[in-house]
Amino acid sequence: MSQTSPTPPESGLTAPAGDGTAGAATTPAFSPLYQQIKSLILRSLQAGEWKPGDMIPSDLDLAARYRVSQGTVRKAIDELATDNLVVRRQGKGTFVATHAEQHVQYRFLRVQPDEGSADTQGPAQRHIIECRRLRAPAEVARQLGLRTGDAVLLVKRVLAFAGQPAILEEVWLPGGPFKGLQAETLSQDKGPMYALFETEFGVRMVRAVEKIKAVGADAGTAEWLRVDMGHPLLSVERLAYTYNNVPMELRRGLYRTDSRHYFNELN
Amino acid sequence: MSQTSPTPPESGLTAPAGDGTAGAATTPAFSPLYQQIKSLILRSLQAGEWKPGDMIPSDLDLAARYRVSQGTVRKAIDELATDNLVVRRQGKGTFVATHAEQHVQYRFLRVQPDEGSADTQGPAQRHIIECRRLRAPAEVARQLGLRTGDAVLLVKRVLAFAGQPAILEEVWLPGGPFKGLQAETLSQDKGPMYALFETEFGVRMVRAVEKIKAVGADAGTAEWLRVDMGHPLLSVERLAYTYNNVPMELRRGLYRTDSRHYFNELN
DNA sequence: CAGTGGTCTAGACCACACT
DNA sequence: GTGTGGTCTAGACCACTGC
Repeated sequence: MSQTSPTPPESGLTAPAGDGTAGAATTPAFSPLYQQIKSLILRSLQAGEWKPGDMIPSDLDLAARYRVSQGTVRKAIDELATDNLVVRRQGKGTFVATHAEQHVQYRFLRVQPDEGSADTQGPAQRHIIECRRLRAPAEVARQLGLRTGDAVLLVKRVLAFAGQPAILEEVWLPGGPFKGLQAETLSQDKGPMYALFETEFGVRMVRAVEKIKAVGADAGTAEWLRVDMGHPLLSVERLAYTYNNVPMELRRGLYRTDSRHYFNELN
Repeated sequence: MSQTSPTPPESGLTAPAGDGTAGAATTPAFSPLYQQIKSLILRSLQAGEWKPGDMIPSDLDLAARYRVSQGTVRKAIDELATDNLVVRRQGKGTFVATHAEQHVQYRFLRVQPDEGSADTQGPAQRHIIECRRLRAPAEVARQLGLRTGDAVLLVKRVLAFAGQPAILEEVWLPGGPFKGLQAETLSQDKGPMYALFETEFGVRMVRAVEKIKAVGADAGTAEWLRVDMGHPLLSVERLAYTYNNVPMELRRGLYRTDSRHYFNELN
């Protein structure tokens, strides 16, 4: 044990328990060292010190920076990895997660073709219906943590699989972080919306919560999705969060599930 | 390093890499030691050496039993814990997870009352419609890994919240493991079905996969759920697995979502 | 008090990727 | 070869639980 100094290292770490030195007095709000390290790394992530796709310093570098052992930063990074905030690649390094990667694209779109269905579920075709700037209705404001009347963007679009319209979506975004978002940008872009959000606005979606209901199609919806009025549709309301549990997007989708389904894993 | 013998310990562990001894030759199908330990513990779990609710041996005991260091069994148990197969309780021990615990009851029922709804979502009232023994239809057999015509049990029931019928469910179970299941047992029982499965049949559900669609109520369903025909309902098809990814239950539910929703977290 | 899980360290070696 | 993540050990001490 080389660390015999009772003073904690830089960065305002509170004296941890069981650090191998003579035990400091019990801290009132005790938090393990690796949690504190995790918070520090998280802060750097939020601050943009390392951007999506970037490699973050190696375990040993971070251990040196925070004056802890490699094992401790490993445990911190392990948690960040299971939270999908960071991806480890053996032999290469640890990288800030991004929605632009091939194998995690559409991580939040839990729709699959039914077995036996003809659909091969290629990438969705996207058609922007409109993209407007307006004042937030009360309910939208509440969920996004804004005040009623604050500027928001509303994007309406249709997603189609194999030429058949499948999803009608309304996307609500806070006006501040997404200033300058245009229908053209959205139309020209290929790839997931969340990847665009990262590259163009520096907003990374980290987590989302969905509420799902069954509803009947109203007249407008029926037309866009080419079904009869009253046709049963899945209503999927998603609230997506960036770092630090800040809500950044409210999305309301209506899904045709005639030859597709929403899938979910329970653990 | 006390372990200087190049032969692996008992239990048929393959020589691991990086165990502190002089490196053995690279194993073709390399698997970390802690994974092997995890498998061994899993095997004991399946074999019923420790039953749901039981305490398993302490970290140190297991370390001694498998002749590895405490850190290695910890890593194994950590994974079992995140898989919800085992629960750690500081100061007490590590216990085999069970559906009978208060705070994890209805772990697989992802239904919540809407905000602003009057429902306080007390425990569901359950009404068994029927419980029959019959031969498995092709599709059911396929999903349960049986042969068409094998004996299966079919349970139909209605769940109600606050007196209002909410869910109409068909539960298909393989006849073998659930031999002797009776409508009376189900009716008399209070608490989750999955808890009953553990205590009465030694079958612990570990994981499930759901496919969700929106459908219109047919005549029979409409009556049970007290809605009009064609009323939009959530169709939730769940395949639940025991240890070792063995499918053990197929469940088809129709959910009213007028004042409730299915919720989901995306990570 | 003893026993259990939880944290931390220091150091070793392995597997992988790049150059 | 060098650097990175991944595995493993041995030993220490802390925090919690229950006798």
